[in-house]
Amino acid sequence: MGKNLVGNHIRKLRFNHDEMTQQQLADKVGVTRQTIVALEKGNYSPSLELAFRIAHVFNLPLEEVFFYGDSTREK
Amino acid sequence: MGKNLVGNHIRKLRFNHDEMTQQQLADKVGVTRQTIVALEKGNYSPSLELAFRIAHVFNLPLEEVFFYGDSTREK
DNA sequence: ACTTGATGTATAGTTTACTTTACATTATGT
DNA sequence: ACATAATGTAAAGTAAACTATACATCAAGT
Repeated sequence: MGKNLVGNHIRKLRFNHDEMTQQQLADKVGVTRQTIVALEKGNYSPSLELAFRIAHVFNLPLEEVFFYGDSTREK
Repeated sequence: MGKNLVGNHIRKLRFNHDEMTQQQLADKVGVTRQTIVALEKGNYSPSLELAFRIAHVFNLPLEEVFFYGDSTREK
């Protein structure tokens, strides 16, 4: 299984920014909705490239969207 | 081929920090030397998880080690 | 009651990150 | 001259990220 060590605030941010839907975010960053679902569930961490694109959509630095350390940690 | 859009300063940082070798960096972040080689050459971008670990070794925020945009861009 | 959009979940398949092995080159030291 | 460490390159294999498809549930609107 390999344990995912990177957490994120995607879901929260989607709601704060325009109530954006999973599909809309997926379209904006060029992936499928399934990928967004997987990320929100913490199934795996995105590629660095995708992480940059997601952060850009929310107008935030990458490290305010994604954080390293236990998935249960928050900032 | 799919073009890698993420660049990095790994090589430069290795020399600035302790003249660290590829193997030493690889060991510190838990990958093989081949992975470091590939990253320095820009063959592909690392996983977000690996990106975090590398930045941590250099005591830098992730975005000072990796940057989004054309590989030819610098900060 | 029906449709429509948003989300949840699952699974097989493709692509890309990463490993493993291997060998060649160059520089440094003895 | 020989050994050793660091780097370059290459290629086949594994693992993880991401796609595609499909179907089910729930809420909101008409």
